[in-house]
Amino acid sequence: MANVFEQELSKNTVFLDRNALSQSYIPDHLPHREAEIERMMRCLAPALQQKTVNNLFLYGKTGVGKTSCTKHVIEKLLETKQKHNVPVDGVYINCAINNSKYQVMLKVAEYCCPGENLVGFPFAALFEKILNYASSKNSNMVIVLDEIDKVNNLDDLMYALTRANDELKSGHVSIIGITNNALFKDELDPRSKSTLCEEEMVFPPYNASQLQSILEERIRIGFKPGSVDESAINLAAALSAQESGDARYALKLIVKAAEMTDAQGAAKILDKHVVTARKSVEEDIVFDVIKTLPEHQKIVLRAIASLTSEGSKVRRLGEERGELVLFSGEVFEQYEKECRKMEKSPRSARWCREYIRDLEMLGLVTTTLSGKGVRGNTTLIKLTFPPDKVMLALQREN
DNA sequence: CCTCCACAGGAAGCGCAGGAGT
DNA sequence: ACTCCTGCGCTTCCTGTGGAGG
Repeated sequence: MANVFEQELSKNTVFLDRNALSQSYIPDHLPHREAEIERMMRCLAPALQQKTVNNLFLYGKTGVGKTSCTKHVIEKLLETKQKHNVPVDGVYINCAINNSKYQVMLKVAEYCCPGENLVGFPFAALFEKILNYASSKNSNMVIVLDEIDKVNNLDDLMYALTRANDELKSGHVSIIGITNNALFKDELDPRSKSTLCEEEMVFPPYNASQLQSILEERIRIGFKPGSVDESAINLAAALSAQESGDARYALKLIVKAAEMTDAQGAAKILDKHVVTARKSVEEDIVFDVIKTLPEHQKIVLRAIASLTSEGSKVRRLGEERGELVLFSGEVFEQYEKECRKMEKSPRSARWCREYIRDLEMLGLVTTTLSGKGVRGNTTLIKLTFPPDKVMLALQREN
């Protein structure tokens, strides 16, 4: 029975199931992560026999399947629980949203006592609820802490959870910690570190051909048949592989490209759509970065952008290409002017240099040391993006 | 060659906010 | 509730550096 609404809706679009293309969607099959999934399942398997499960620490860049794999494994664990009636539990918690030890405990307690309103309960009471649940059901509880680096006082939380295990005569609590912050592990308290990192896994980035098959799989469910050109997929995969092997980025590219295809009334997503999509995705990222910049860094960036577009005061350097390059001194002068215009007191020149360095770290400008042809020892600054776009992003705020 | 320029970037210190200790 | 401490953002001061210009 055909749904007329859907037919009508899908008339002028390449999309079939947008949901399948969203980043929260978890496919049944996760290509190129079979080994990781198997290893995770092996880690958790002792739980099925009432044995202690080692805590697991997952690390890898964004969009390499850490969360998807974990959710998948937890799902399988709960399926097995249903099927064979074994006392295991899996709780997934996103610590970016629940970023305190209290909120994490609240989530776990809510899982243990469904239907009860526990908000406002003291920490000790939540702790008690969890202990009661685990010991009465003799359950092996697996708690997933996604983006674990966002938890404020993680050491306290880890301490509480280890204490839980000491107090439990039956049942057990174990943790899967997930992060994309490479430095996170070193920042941990040594005790928390040894607790959390009993078992470690690194998720490597996807390469181009892996990304390609991931995309193909999603495209099959997300788009109408034949609406994505083969070489467009290859291009999106290749670009994302360059970008750091991020599958989310690849998906975003394809979705953006699809939107452009729709907007043009075209029937097929082609290379050119991916190319423009990439620009737009990149611009989105730059816009976000600029929007969240501290005030004075914004003003410095504004100074650089206005000098670049003005061109009048800009000296032309670089023999072969004649690129527009700014001197750190004139950037500071312009920055002071901008500050006065906005009636803000300018920071010192020393600090302005730090700001410029920060902007470089964010990839908004590039700097080189002055060599031949320049008097003295100066930093030459070049804006990475077109000045009008930067100005637009700066204007968004306020 | 020396001097000067136009900065780079380290070190010390200052005021403030927020957390720990009592 | 109080002080004390610490970290952070920032200024001020200072020494270092490499090429231009005389």
